[in-house]
Amino acid sequence: MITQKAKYALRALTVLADADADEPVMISDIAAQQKIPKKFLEQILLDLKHHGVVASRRGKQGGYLLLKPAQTITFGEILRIIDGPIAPLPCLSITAYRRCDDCDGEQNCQIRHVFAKVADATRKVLFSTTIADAIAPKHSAEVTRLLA
Amino acid sequence: MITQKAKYALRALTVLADADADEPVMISDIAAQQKIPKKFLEQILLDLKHHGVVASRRGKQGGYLLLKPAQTITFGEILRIIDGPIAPLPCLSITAYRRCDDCDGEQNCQIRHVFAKVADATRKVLFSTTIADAIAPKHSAEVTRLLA
DNA sequence: CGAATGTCTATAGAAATAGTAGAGTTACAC
DNA sequence: GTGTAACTCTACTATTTCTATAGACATTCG
Repeated sequence: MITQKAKYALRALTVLADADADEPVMISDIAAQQKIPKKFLEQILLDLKHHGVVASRRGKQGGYLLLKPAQTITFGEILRIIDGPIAPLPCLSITAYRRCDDCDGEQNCQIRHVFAKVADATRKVLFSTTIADAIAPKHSAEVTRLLA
Repeated sequence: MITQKAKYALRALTVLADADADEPVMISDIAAQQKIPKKFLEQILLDLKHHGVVASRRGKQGGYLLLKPAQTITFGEILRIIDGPIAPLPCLSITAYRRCDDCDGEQNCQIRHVFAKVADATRKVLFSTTIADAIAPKHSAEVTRLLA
């Protein structure tokens, strides 16, 4: 299971992706629109900012905006920032590798081989799907309606 | 990440799969062989027993054995017992479905579609791999050595 | 200036994780 | 039929993670 926090982060990003690229969106607006506790969302957006995903403007007329195009922000990237490693085992993590001290020899680890496949399959989906993809169905549905 | 407990469970099952089908293996032996805290392993095996995966014999000469062939015990099945739902979102779980109260309409949920793909990919691997598969490489390596 | 907005750090309650403890039950060996 | 070696069951605990909440601070616009 991914955390609630990660779900909030992804939802928040879809809001930013939906907004005009140069118009900052206020935390309160995002929170209201996606039913996210405001103070919690503050932390999440700050975290995303520190990781170079979003930018912010302070003061009146302030808010958040995407720092790069929605097509370049993958689900995997966000999950790593918020939830940590994608891999199901520490010894399979790319960003936070840690040897399993209870198995001798990764080549022989029977469990590892199976979860390596899981990790591969998961990464394939998470890093090939972007925030832009997430909001696309909505747009195409809109287009469909307009063309009807 | 899967829990340590699940890793222990899978390791313990490979030990049982490696043993003679009618010779019970003692908890202490499994614990020693796989470096699992004994008292913790007790709980795990008991849990697996209650879910019909393994059987036990009490008293002297007692121990645990598989209740069904290793080829029929999938990783997915064990993970569900020990760690709970495989799905990354409650609203995608087969065994523990729960509606997300913060998204209106699952058809529209942008996040859900992506994680549905993740869940599918994960399940495909986890339910097509069995304990027998996990110990297979070891056996074939053994065979290779014997034939050399 | 002052109000609106993001920034940062601390705190806290609840749940999950990873064990540990110990009393109880069963079954084999003798 | 007793002793002991094994599994059984329940409860407890320490640590960490999750999900927030609180409040003082900093910045910007009008």
